[in-house]
Amino acid sequence: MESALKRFALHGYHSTKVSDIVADAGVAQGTFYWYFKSKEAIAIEIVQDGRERLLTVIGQGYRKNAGSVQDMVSASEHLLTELFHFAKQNRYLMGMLLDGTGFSEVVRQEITVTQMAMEQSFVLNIERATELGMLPGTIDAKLRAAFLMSLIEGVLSRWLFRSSPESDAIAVKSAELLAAETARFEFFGLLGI
Amino acid sequence: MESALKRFALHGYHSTKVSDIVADAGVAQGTFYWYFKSKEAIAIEIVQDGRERLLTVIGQGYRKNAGSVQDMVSASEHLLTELFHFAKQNRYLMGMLLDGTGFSEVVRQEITVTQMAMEQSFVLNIERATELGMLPGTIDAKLRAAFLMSLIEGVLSRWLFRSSPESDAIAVKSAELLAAETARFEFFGLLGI
DNA sequence: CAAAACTGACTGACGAGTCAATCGATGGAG
DNA sequence: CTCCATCGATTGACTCGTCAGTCAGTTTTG
Repeated sequence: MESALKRFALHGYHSTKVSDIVADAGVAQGTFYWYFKSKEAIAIEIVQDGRERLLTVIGQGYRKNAGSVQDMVSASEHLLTELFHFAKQNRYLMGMLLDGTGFSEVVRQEITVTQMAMEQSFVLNIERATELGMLPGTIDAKLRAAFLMSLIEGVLSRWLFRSSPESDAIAVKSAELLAAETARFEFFGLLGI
Repeated sequence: MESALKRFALHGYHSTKVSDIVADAGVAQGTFYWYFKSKEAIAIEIVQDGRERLLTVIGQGYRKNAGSVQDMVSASEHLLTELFHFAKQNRYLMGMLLDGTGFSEVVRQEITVTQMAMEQSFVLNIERATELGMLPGTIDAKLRAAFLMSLIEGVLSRWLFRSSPESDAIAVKSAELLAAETARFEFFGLLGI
């Protein structure tokens, strides 16, 4: 039933009619309202369920002990790989979480909560790495986390949805490769290794 | 009249009724249709006009001669400062360009064209810098431009719209400061200077 | 006075949500 | 084994509010 969430991600919330969803799911309109209070309710349910699963994936990456720069890069690369795999498997969910516009206020708020939770988990990781002396303490962790989050959001939305190979260098890459290159940029910037 | 584009950016395309726009502009509904063919038409006009002005601002930054790393960072910082000033002055336009969802297919296409044009101008700049030996040639320019573009899109949408000071480290900064810190991340990553 | 600019009540389509009617599984009685 | 009562699940035609777009008429401008 909820597999008709793909319409939200592909065509946006407003353009998705309840009649589309039920046609897609092969049931009648009344059945929809037997299972869900409203169109808004199904969207909220999708986001809340997705948030839980996403945070489980990201929550794995919390740093415990100090290590070399190389350790840090590989750890990040590993986390990103997991994240990208999750994103590929939950393509439509990510589509909703990445843009979020077009939804009603309540749904958008759920999406924002999810994004902030994700960013917060980066903040913690960066703060921890800074405490351990693995990252310089000159810029505050929140700002760095915002940079990192921006980077990942952009990479994901390109990778998952902007699929025109001639014009986009991201669409064709594997999760592992993309994670490696994102991690490299994350730590070393344009100047590279 | 077009000052009612702010409703598109603040409440989204679908939630913005033509009756809202005309109320905001202090004219009657009929007047709207004297000046614009349809609701979609005004959105397209807004985006096309905005694209032109935005590209003018970004087009300034094209690199001609080689220079030191420090030159490169300041040049980028300068370009970003210009861009951020433009964004602040055209807050609602940027809101439309940054998210783009909720609009009809045609409008979204115009927005995508704009984003791709912007990204393309980064590609050119990076390729030029690589030719001049100022950046390593190990990663392809398109991928780097995509990273950069993601970064800037994220920073802008946080700076312009996610204004909750306790939870966001970006909202409070000036264009200059933000440009400096973004440029630093752009070139040096999390590991900093 | 003629054309351009403007008005706002109206319409027609569309789509979220409702509801009375039906289906079909379960089980208890005859 | 058959019949029927019960009830959760399902149907789709319908309602009812909303809103983009229209138009016959009015005002402004040159």
